[in-house]
Amino acid sequence: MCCQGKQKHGCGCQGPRMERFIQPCMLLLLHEKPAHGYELMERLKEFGFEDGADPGLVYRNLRKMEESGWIESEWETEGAGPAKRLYKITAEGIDLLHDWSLHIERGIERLRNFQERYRQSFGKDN
Amino acid sequence: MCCQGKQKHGCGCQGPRMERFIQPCMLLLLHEKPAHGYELMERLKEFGFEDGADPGLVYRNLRKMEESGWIESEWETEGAGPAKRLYKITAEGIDLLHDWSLHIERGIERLRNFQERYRQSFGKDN
DNA sequence: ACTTATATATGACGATAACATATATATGGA
DNA sequence: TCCATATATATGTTATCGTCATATATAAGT
Repeated sequence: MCCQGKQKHGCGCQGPRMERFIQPCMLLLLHEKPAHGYELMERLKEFGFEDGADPGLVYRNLRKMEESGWIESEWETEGAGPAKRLYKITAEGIDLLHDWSLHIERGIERLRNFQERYRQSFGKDN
Repeated sequence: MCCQGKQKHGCGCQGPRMERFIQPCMLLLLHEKPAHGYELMERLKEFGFEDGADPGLVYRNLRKMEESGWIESEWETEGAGPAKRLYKITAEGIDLLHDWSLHIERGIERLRNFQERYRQSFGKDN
């Protein structure tokens, strides 16, 4: 989880749900280097989207993130295959990525806390 | 995140979304000791649901989990205040809790992987 | 009497993941 | 040439879930 709903926390990543994990992953991939949607679908495997992320999810997120000003794109007609939209992360997108990282850090702490308590509850000292 | 959608993984925790984090938390709390909904709402704060979990979310989850056979309840009319439903975890619920713990462990790994890659992308060796 | 704490429950809304499908272009093989 | 496949983007539909609001009832305190 990123944030846990309700509480307001002025950061850009206004989503209370960890489902949105795909968003920071895409931002990070685009920070590493500009890419188009199809390429991102493949590279997302490296973040645990094992079968490759759903195209609908990827493309809808890309357009939403562009609307929000976190990424920007231009058509690339050169090269082989059909035209592709090349996306780049913006300065605002980088700010958002930093926010996400902080929330993910807290998410890790919450999950670790759960695991520790789980082990205690079952008498595992390991 | 627990699971990352699509891939089937025969475990009981059939939810692909980390939103459901409240579910393993409730199971763990009920494993520690039987409780009723209102009490769980309070104790969930210890898992990061800072303002106390939403009543609607808690009670709906309780009934759903009872339907699924992971917990069971009985009315408790004795004692002060309005009647309360006392919930206990079942053997199946404990199995599910173990499943959840495995998936949460993987979730931690994914998040840590993200953080490491994030730091690399921004040249932070820390 | 009025407020607050305790306790459970439901209705409505919005966001999102999941699944299915449509589209177009280029490449390689039969 | 025809067909399958890879590349690439896009949309529609459904189900789930978190959020917020609200309803109900009991008991204790003021």
